[in-house]
Amino acid sequence: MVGPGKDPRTTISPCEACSVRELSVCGVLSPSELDRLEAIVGKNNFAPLQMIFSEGDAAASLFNVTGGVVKIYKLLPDGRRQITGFLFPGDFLGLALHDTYSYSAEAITAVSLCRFPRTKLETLMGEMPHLEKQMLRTASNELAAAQDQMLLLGRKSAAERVATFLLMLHRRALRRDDSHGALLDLPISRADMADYLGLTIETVSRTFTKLKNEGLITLPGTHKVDLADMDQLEDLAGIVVDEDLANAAYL
Amino acid sequence: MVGPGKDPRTTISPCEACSVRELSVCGVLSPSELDRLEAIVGKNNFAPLQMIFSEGDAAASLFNVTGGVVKIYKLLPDGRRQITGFLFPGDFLGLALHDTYSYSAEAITAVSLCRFPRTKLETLMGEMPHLEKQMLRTASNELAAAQDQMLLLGRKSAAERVATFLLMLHRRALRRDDSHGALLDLPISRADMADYLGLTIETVSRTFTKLKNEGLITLPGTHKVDLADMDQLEDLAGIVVDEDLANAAYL
DNA sequence: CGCTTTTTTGAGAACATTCAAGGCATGTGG
DNA sequence: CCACATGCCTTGAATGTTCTCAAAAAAGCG
Repeated sequence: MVGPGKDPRTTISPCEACSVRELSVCGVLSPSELDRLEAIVGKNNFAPLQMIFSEGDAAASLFNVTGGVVKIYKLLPDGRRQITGFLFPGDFLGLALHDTYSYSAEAITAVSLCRFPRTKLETLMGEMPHLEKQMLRTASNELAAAQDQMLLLGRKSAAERVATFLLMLHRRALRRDDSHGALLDLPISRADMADYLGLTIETVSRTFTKLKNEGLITLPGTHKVDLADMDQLEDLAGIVVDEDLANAAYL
Repeated sequence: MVGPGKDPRTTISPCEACSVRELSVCGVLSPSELDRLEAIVGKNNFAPLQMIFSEGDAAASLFNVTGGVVKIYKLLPDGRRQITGFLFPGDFLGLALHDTYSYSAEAITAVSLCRFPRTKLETLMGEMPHLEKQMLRTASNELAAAQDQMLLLGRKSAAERVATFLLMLHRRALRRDDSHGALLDLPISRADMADYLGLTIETVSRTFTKLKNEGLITLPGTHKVDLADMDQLEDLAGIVVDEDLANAAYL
């Protein structure tokens, strides 16, 4: 937003102007704390298909996604792949902090990240209780999401998996305020959906067709879905829409 | 270990004498910190099949398992069940702290737990950086384990799932020093294994028979397994036994 | 010991996969 | 601007792994 020729140094720091701050770990910090975090942060950009890090790499950095979509995944020795998560703007990347990353991260779209050197971030966490508490909260949320995904992978049918997935994407788009009613952007290939849902490309494709034929969704384009019958999708997904819990869960 | 008639009050606190302390979050605390933790802890016992808490209950407490085996699971509306973890002595229970539990916990064997009221524990975490850091580390480990389980549920065959499961149990028995070479206790029913591995009881049973016939295991009893061919089991499980990583991972 | 529960085994069915081909976009070069 | 190549998605047919239904065997328990 800063025009050419304008002095980028203002009293508003980049972090204070960050559009995803309220969604991320940074959201709980005071202005002075934010300054200290900003002092150790670096910006990185990645092109589609570019690796951000690989399983086994020394875990030197943690990241905050500020733009684009990232996938994280694990591989079996013979190449079978399980995507364990998609990360959108505001999501934290690299939480499972051992000395090496236990999974790989790759850019799906053009991606921009805030990069935090791990040692420096750990020092800051020791000094800023807010930050550490927020990291624990984030880890806790991810754990709950991981358990939901285990339920999906272990016990749901193909149609139930796809319905669950679409509703999750929709909920996250709403949270980012990146939503056009029930019309959903799918910046994810059929192959990546398959590897996330524990299915094959063909089964994912057939399931989309099936849901379309049954009137639960329409497909305005390969990467666009309209959630035409939200109630039936929720029934299919096995989501318990407890009035009160609906707003709180995972938001 | 305290004989009958002996005065149980000594200078050694119960926590200091706790056999699982080194395995659990308590292990990192100083004696004075341990005293403060002990001040808020209550002991609870549960019989087999007894519920510890249910999905949706107000999350009033967190727990440390000091004895026995606990299962945690999620249900679909029609009753399908996915067990997301088994907890052994030293394991922490209740980490995903929202206002309500996002899963149910049930005793498999007779279970003893240390119970921490959530509000009091959160106060203590604020005052004891060691404790909070350890909680984050624990959450981080659980997240890594959850991702491994997603890989299992999404991409592994029945035989690969069972092999992975047996090796995980073995590794955890070793860690608790509760191991007799390659002979493994299975305090878990076929039904619970099935619900953990995303299979049916029948498939689990057939897979045990198959692994036995192929010489990878022997079955001295229904709830005892001898891991006869560890190398082949590891190959089957798709576990990368990097010399250096082998000892560090998840321990 | 006789009962119940759990585990094993069998046969057939189902859902998802594999293998294969065709369609439909997108992009490049003629 | 069109022809063509490329990659992704869809659809079809056959196969296979796991599931379902059913019953027998084994184990646990009073």
